[in-house]
Order: sequence, then structure tokens, then C-alpha cells
Amino acid sequence: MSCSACRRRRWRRRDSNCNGQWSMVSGSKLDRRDLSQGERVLSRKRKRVTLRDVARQAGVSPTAVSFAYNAPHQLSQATREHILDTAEQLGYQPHPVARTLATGRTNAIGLLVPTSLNWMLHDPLFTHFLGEIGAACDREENRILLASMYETLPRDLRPGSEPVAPFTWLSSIAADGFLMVGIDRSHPLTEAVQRSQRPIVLLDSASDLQAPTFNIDDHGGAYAAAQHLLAKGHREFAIATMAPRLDGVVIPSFGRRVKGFSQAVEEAGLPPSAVQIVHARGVRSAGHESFQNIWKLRRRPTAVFCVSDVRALGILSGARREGLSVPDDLAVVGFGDLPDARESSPPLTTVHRDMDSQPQLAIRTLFQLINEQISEADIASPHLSDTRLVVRESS
Amino acid sequence: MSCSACRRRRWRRRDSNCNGQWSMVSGSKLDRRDLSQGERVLSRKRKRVTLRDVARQAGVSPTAVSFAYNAPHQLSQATREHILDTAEQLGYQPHPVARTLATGRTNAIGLLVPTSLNWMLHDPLFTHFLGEIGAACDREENRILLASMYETLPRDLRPGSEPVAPFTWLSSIAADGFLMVGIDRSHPLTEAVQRSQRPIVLLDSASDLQAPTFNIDDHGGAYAAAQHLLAKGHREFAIATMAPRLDGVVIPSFGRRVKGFSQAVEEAGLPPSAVQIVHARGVRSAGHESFQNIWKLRRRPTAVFCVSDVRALGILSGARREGLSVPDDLAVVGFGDLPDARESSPPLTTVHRDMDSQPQLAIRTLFQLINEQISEADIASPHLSDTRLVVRESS
DNA sequence: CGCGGCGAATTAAACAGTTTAGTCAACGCG
DNA sequence: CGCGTTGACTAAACTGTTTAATTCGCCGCG
Repeated sequence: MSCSACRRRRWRRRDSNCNGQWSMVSGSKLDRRDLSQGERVLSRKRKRVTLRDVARQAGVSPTAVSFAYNAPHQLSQATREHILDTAEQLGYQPHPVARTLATGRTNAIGLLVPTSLNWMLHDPLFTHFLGEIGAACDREENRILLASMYETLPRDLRPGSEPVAPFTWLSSIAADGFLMVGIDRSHPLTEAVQRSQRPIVLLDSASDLQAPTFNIDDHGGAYAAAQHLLAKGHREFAIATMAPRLDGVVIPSFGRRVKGFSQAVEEAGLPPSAVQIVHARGVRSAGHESFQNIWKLRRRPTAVFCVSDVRALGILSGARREGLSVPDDLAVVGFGDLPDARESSPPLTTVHRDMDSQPQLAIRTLFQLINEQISEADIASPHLSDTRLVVRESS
Repeated sequence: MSCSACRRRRWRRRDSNCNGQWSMVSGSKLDRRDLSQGERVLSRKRKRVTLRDVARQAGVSPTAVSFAYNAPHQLSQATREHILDTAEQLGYQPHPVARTLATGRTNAIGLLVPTSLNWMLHDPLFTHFLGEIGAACDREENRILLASMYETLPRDLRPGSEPVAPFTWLSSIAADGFLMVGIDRSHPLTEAVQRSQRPIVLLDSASDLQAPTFNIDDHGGAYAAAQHLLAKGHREFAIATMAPRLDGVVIPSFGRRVKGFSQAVEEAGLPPSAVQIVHARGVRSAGHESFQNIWKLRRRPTAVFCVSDVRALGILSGARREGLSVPDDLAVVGFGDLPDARESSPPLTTVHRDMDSQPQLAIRTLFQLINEQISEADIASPHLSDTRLVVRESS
């Protein structure tokens, strides 16, 4: 069958024509280890094999080569096989970027975080989100492009190095849409991303931004935590939270939790001084840091509310080390209900939040927006998910 | 000063010329919320503002616009400002992909994992690596492109869905280089990635691949663990590891650990039956699963060696729930020395491995390769990092 | 016998930037 | 006055694909 094809086409002739050219590109089909030192240096300069090279070599048009991969039915069986063989021989690899430019799809979603990647990736809640997002990307055959918006913060918020212009920064993120986690409207990049014309979805972020937003009831959860502690008779509190601007970054959900807790205490008729706020900068280390800071307070609180479970767990182990009894000397309440919260000693009282369906919903929405299955107008936003207090033995 | 520039150039004339064109693109400078429903539908179709649009509007060549951003010193101050103003007005956003195509740089590194993203992202060791890699990317102003090689597994290894051709898969990953974690040479994609002509670095992977490899002494660590347990008098062992092919994926370091442990037992003169191997498929859940499987064994082992700490910690909590005493009823040894291993009850005996400098070294090497600061030939590979047994109270 | 339609392949035009090799005028200098 | 240099800017080539439009021969049908 390939014979009839051969007769029709001018492969043979081309093949011999191309023998001269062949040597130019022959290196590319060699295995790396076959290259001597000299050849390897040469290979630096060697241009990559392009679709055009394959076309020339196979004696067909570039379009035909493209069809061989993307629209096989457009080509006769024989031609198609011949092209694929040639491509294999030359060691042709399609250029991902060129392909993206032509199709307009990157098959990647941009996961944007306000802090440094390092900071965020040490937060177990975030890595849990990452797992859910990963599962969705597995299904959609997409990748996650993890990018930190940190570099774009202006000098006064992040001293030390020159900020990257939001403009420039954004022009280096090749993604079909953005999922932004923990974003505040004060961030200089927020607006730029919104102007990028690509779909955006927000998770655990500010609630007043012009994009589909998926949040939880931070305020209510914290409020309930305060009520619980008040009912237990506590009158002196500490709140352990992130430094108000961790290197210029504000995480809105933490702010809402602080507000919710303070409000409940205030409504109980206690003075504002009944709530002392302690800050910590790290993530994993935040618990220890917070514990130290609480320890140093002149007026010792009898209960501490943490804006995240990592902090609470850290305080628990700090207290253990110090010989303090929880909850008798210090009651501890967390926020998030990580799996570890159940296993700690004592098991942690914490505000349970949905960790699974909320990020799942967000990422699914993003994919729907990218695939134009829904429009932004169809989405009720902000989408709030309930929180509830889970009382265990640390309070 | 801008006057002299105005006199020399023909901005005014062009400006009025372009008023007709202007309306074509004017929508792009509008805020989303200003668009009525009808206009929003229209905006779908609206083409994005390109560098050429800016050039036309500003009355300069496309080159000049490019220079305004990338080579400011090539332009006079006045021209540059005029271009930037115009761009701002039109809401121009440079196209990341086009830019990448022209420059050849994506500013992203591909982090390739053999399993599903979901699986890998639930492994605390991996997310720790991710943090280190994130820190390096923070410094280099790069992004992480997280991609799973899972989809490319052939049908017989991963039943259920059609495999993506390695070829096709690779042509959708836009990265300047690859960091591969936990890769075995049996994976069909390994070869394809190696042929991609982009720098590659391997971490915790097979040791016989043609690329700079950063591993730890898995064999030695496991060997030491066995010796320790033998010295304590144990004679019946279990090894808890991953299903030999988790959905077709082999993780080489686990294999080396199983081998190292078995070898030590064998050299002590015990029969092969003294080591029973139990498998588990999950990550977080692997510990529980493993414990159940050990529990079911006809000949109960007195000690269990786990290829990872997550497994060991899971077994610990499984044993606690079952009322078993560790180490008296069952001695448990892990591998990895996660931070949690110190805090568990009882604290976990485990093989300490370097979690920080090894991934740091790998990622730094990758960036050096990408920036052509070193060549592959300069790298001693495989690079092995020591492991050592840390005896705590679980054995 | 002419014409519509189809299969197979081609041509040319996007896609949206960067970069090289200039052009052109002004300027200083011998 | 001619020559070389410099500064400011441009034209054209280049990056490697996809895709809409088109050609060309062939077949069946009225």
C-alpha cells in the first residue's frame, strides 16, 4: 500500500536530494552518551528540528506534518506513516510554545499566591488545596503553574529589592486562567491580573473583588470560638495571627477571623483590652513563635485563639515543653480542623472548615470558565461555605 | 523636552489618523464591571491589543514599542514615555507566549512526577521538596510548572483510559528545564524527556539514567535499620512499602530500601521468609492500610520497617488505636525523619535523610544548566547523600 | 459530457512578539 | 569639505505552529 503512495509522490527523489541536508541534523537522533566532547559542544549550537525540517525531509508541506499529528484523517494512511517515520528519524519534538501561540491554549492554570512560594508551600492547608487542584488538573490533563506575586510588591512594603512591574510579571505567566489564593485587594497585582482578560477565580480571598470568589464563613467560625471560650468562663484572651503585613502581604481570611473573635468578646461586654493580639512571621514555626510571645505578655491570657491550626498545634507543643497543662493553664482553639488536629495531645478544639469541596468548586469553576461552558455572570459570588466549632480537649 | 520630540515626529498627525481605529480597541481599557451584558458578549470576540496596535497608535514602529520595555536606552526619553503612555491607555498586555517564542525562555521549570499530582501532593516529603524548589524559584524569579507524567502510562500499566503519547504530552509542557522526582527508567516518558534537548536533573530517582542525579543512600540507611532491629533481637520482620507498581508507577528509592533491609536480614543468616512485605496504595492512608495488612499476617512480625515516615506514623496511630504497645508488641522504624517523627508518641526511630540540601543542590544545578553556567559534563553523578539511623523510642 | 462533490494535499495568513542589520540625520574633527 | 561616529529609530527577518482558504485530480450522477 505504501508503494502506490510512493509512485504518486516524489519521496524517493526528495530523499536523495536531502542526503546532503541530513548530515546537518543527524546529530539529533543520536543518544546523548554517543556524543564525544567536541560534538556535544557543537550540539549547543545545533538548532532544534522543526516541523519544517520534517516536511522538507519527507517531501511534503508543513501543513501535512501538522495534520499527521493533529488531524490524521486529513491525510492518507501512507503519507501519514511516512511523515511520522521521518519525524521519528529526525528526532522531531513539537515546540510547546509555538503550538500554544497558534492554538491559544497553554493547558496550564496559574496558581497565584501573594507570599513567597516558600512560605505558602510550608502551609499544610495550602498544600492540601494543592492536592485538590492537582486532582482536577489530573482529570483535565492540565498543569499547575505555581507563581508567586511576591516580587511585584513595591519597595515600601517589601524592602530590600526592586519590585517587578506587575505588567512585566504578568507577561511571563503563560496560563489559560488564574486561581488566586489568599489575595487581598490591596495587592498591586490584583488589578493587573483582572485586566489580563483571562478567567480568574479567587479562593480564601477578599470578598469585594470583581471575580468569582469562594470563601468560608471566617467571621462566624471565629465568633463561635469566642462564644465557646466565654461560656467556659474565660475573660482574658490572646489571638495568635500572622504579622499584620507579612512582608507587605495581607491575608484577608486571617483578618476576618480576628474581627469575628474580637467582636464576640466585645459584645459580651468585655473591654477591648481583654483581647491581646500576638503576631508571628513563620508558618511551621509560627506556633512556637506565638507561644513565646504569649508567654511574654504582662497580663497572661487564659485562652488563645489561633487563626490557623498550624499555629495552634505549635502552641500545644510549646506548652507541653514548658510543662503547662492544656486546657487548665491555657485553653487553645485553632481554625481549620486539619487531620492532625484530631491526633494531637490533647486533641485540638478548632473551627472546622471545609477543606475539600470549596477548592474543588473553585477549580471546577475555573475550568468551566476557561472552556467557556459558563460565563462569569452565571456565578453567584462570593460563595460562602459554613464553618462550625468542633470542641475537643484543648479547651 | 517632549515638545522637541513632538516637532520631530508625526504623533499629532497619526493620533488624528487613528481616531477611527481607536474605537475598535477602546473597549479593552474599560473595567469589566462597566460592560453591560451585550458588550460583554462582544468582548469575547474582541481581539487583544497587540504591540502593533500600540505602535500604530503611538506613531512608531513595533520595534520601538518592544524597545520601550526591553531596551529603554535605545530610545529617547520622550519617545519612550509616549509609548508607555499609549500602551497604558490601550490597556496593552504583552503576550507571554509570543514573548517566550521569540526569546526562547519560559522562566518556568517543569517539575515532573511519575504519579498523579494528587498522590504526590499528599506526600509530606514531596511538599517539603516543593518548598525548597519554591524558594529557589523565588530567588530566580521563575515559576514551577507542576506536571504529572501519569497520563502517558500505557494501557496495561494504567487500565481505564487511553494513554497520552509521550510525544504529545511533552509538547504541551513549556519549561526551560526539568526536575524529575522519583523517576524510574521503566517509565515510558523518561526517554522522551531526555530527548527533549532541555536540561534535566533527577532527584530521588533511578541511578542509571543519563542525567545529573541526586540521590541518597537508601540502601545503606535501610541496611542500618535492619542491623539495629537484629541487634535488638528481632527475627520476624515486615516491610511496609508501596504497591510494587502503584497504577504502573515504580518509585526506585522505595525499591532500594526494600533491598537494603532484606539484604541485611539475609546476611544475618535468616531465611527469606523472615521478611514479609506488605503493600499499600495510598499516601496519607498508607499507614493505616499497612497496619491492617500486617495485622492480617499469619506469622506476626515483631518489627516493621517502613519505606517512608508517613507509613510509619500511620502504623503508630493504628497500633495505638488497637491497644498495641510500641515498641514492646511491635517495633516500628521509618525512613526520612520528618519533623513529625520527633513529635509522635512514641517518638519514631527512623533513618535520617537530608531533606534540604539535596533538593537545593538539585534545583541549583538545574538553574545553572539552564543558564549555561555549567555543562552536564561538569557534574559528578549520581550524587549520593548520606543517611543515618536515628534511634528513638519506637524500636 | 459537464458538473458537483469529495479526498488529499497545498498555500498563505495568522499567532504576537524579539532581534539583527540597517537607514538617516546630526555632529565633531582634521 | 569629506569622513567617521553616534543617537534614534525602522524594516525585515525570525521564533514554530495552526488553520482557513484553495487547488487539483478523480469519481459518480444527471
